[in-house]
Amino acid sequence: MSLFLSSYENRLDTKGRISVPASFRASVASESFPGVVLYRSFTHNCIEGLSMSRMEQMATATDKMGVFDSNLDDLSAMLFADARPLAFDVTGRIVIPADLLKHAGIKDKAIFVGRGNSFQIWNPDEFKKAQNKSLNNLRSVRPNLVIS
Amino acid sequence: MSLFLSSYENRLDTKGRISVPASFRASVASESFPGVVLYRSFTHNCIEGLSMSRMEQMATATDKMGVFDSNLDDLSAMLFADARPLAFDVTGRIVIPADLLKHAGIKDKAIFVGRGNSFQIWNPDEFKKAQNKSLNNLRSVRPNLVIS
DNA sequence: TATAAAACCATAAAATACCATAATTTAATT
DNA sequence: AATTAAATTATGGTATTTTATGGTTTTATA
Repeated sequence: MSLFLSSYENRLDTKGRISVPASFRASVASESFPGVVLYRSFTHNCIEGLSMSRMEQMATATDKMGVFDSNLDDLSAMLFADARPLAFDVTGRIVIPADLLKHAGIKDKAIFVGRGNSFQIWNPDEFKKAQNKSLNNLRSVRPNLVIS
Repeated sequence: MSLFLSSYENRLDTKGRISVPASFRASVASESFPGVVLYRSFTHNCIEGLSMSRMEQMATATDKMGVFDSNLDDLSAMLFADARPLAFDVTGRIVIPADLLKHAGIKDKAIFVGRGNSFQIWNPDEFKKAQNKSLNNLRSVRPNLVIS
C-alpha cells in the first residue's frame, strides 16, 4: 500500500456521497477490498481512515495478544465496533455515515488529509484551526523524529 | 473469512427471529456451514459470535496447549458445551435460544457488534454503557497496539 | 392431535448501481 | 509559451436491487 499524502477538499452531495481523492484511491488500488475503512477518531473531532489490509493487521495483532487482556478488549471494542468498511462506487465515491459526519462536524464540504499509512477527514475550517494549533506546538516543543 | 466490522441494531419479532446483518453474513459466506456459532460471554452480559471455521481453529488451539492444563480444560469445557450452531434461514435470520437472550438481557432489540475475527450481540442500552466505559478506560490508559 | 419449528410469501425502506454532465488536469500541437 | 485536444476526475440525479421485517402456511415432533 502506498502512502496517503497531501490534502484534498471535496463536496458532499445531498445523499452524503463524496469523492475519495483519486490519489487516495490509487493508494489502495492493489487491495482486495476496493474501498476504505472509516471510524470516529478517539482524540479529535475528525474521521480516521485506513485500508482494509491495515484493519486486518490489527485483527491479527489482537489475536496474538490473547483473549483476556482487558485494555485490548476496550480498544478492539471501540475500533472494530465503530469501523465502517465503505466500498467505492463506480466513480470513486463513498457514502459517509451520518454519525461520522456529525462527529466531525461536516456538512457540505470535507477535507481528506494524508497521514502516511492512514488519513483523516475533517471539516475544512476545523482542520485549519487544528493545524495552526499543531504548528504552534511544534514551534515550542520541537520534537525529534528518529529514522531507523 | 473477512472481518466483522461496525455495529447494527435489529429487531426481534414475536417468534424470536432476528436478521443477522448482511455484512456479517457476507463475512461467513465462503464457509461450509451457512450460519454462525453463538455462546454466552464469560466476561460480559452479552452473546459471543463466531464463524464455524473460527470455532474449529479454537479447537485446534486448545489441542496444542496440551490436555493437562486444568484451567484450559475448564475453558474449553464451557466454550464447546455452550456453543450453539445456528443456520441462517432464507432471508438471513436466526432464532437466538432463550437462555442466551436472557444472559444478555435482550428483549425486542439487539445490536450486533463487530470485533474483528468475532462479534458480539448486546442489549443496545447495555452496549452503550459498556462502550462509554471502554472509551473512558482508553482515554486514561492509552494502550498501544503494535502492528507487525 | 397439539405444539413447535421450519419453509414460504409479501413489502417498505434503505442501500447501491447506473447514467449523464461539468470541471479539472494532463497531453499534444502549433 | 499559448492553444487546443484528450483524458481523467468530481458531481448531480434516477433506477434498480438488496435488506430488514412482518405475516402465513407447511412440515416435523412430542
